[in-house]
Amino acid sequence: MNLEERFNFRVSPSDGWYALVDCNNFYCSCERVYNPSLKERPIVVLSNNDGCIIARSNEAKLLGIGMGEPYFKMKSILQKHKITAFSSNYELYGDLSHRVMETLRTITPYVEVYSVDEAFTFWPHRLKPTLDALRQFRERVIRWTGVPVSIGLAPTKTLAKVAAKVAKKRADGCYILEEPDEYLLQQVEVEDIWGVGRRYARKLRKIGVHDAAAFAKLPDDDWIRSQFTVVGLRTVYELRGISCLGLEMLEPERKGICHSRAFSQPITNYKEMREAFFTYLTRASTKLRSRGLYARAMQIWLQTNRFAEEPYYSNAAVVQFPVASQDFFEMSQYLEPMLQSIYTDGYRYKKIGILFLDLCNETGIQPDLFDNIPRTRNAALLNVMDRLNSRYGKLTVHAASCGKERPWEMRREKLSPVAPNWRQLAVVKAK
DNA sequence: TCTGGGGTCCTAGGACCC
DNA sequence: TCTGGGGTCCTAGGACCC
Repeated sequence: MNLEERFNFRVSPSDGWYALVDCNNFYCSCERVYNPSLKERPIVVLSNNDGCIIARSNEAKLLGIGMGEPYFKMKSILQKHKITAFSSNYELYGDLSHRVMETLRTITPYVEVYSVDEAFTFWPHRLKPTLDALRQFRERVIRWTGVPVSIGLAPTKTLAKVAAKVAKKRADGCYILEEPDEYLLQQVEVEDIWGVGRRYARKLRKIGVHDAAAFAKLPDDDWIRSQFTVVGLRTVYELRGISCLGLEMLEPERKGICHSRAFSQPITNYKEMREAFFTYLTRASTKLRSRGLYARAMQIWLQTNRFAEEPYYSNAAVVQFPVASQDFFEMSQYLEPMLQSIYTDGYRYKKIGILFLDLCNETGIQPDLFDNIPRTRNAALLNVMDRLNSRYGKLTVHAASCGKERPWEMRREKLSPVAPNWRQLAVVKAK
């Protein structure tokens, strides 16, 4: 019996070679592109609100700086080792990410953008790249973008992930894993396997499986499926060299769009909370419009600080729109009553969010007979606002409901002095 | 004082139908 | 007293990713 019938999954129709191109310490590398004097110096990049450390240069890793450490706990250690910290600048990173991906597309059309700092490329057997070719690809990306990358080539995506990890430790930044190499897979701890998270890793260790080679060798496929679902079984097959995950070049349609963020300081009154929600709605609906999507439902939520030693409170509300919408002004009418239904006085709120669900594009909209929203007029106005904000910076023009002061806004004290995108750079120059 | 944000996929179980 | 069986749809929760 074949795998498809037995376990309900398909083996990749396109047999060949997968190369994972992985940007090294991506956010740190981006900061260096705009400030070359940081080269070979230890640096870290912080999460929103300068909360914790989410990227480290090799030098910082060597100094023992851990991933995800809260910044306030590490401040003195960073100072002691003269490690420079940066607030994250996602517009800048997105821009550089795009340039890396475009460079890869000059090498092959078979590119899957897997994340902001990773891409898979596919090569049929007869076009399998040599190690020398991989080195040239790598050189091109570095020369054209300034971002250093590692490239791992293997017969499956999961093995390409392993190969890229090996590549990262090599001087030439490239590695080819010809086949599932028993000795090499023994060096890969279960936690480091792509698709195995903390929970599954603990479960595997408990039964005496400590490395990728042992995982691949588990004898009973039905048992693996029962314990780790079909996803885990796929991982095992991929480790065995049987490709189950193909290249996905088309960006999948989004199922939800979300905007959520912690405040720099807690909100304790309704007026500020209202302004915060309208600001978040502005950002979330802008995201929706920029992707050409419409939502049929909207969820909002708020919560207090889950780390603080004070009573925890969280609440949420959902609304279905009569007609799928991307219209900030229409949504605004729903927002206030929703907020009133979940807001309770007397708490110190730390984080809120807005989630759009049940998305469709323009052709999927079902009109409503009794619709009385001036959609065309609102759309035209929002279009102008979006263009102004993209040129002159977010929230340059916005509804009055967003408030003026916004003291709760995200902290970004360590932002590098770089215009976040080209158009804004032009504005800065023109001043 | 300060602890990220934004996604996807799979499964089990309940509701409901005939 | 007897307490079907099979199908679909939806949701919550758990797992994972960067």
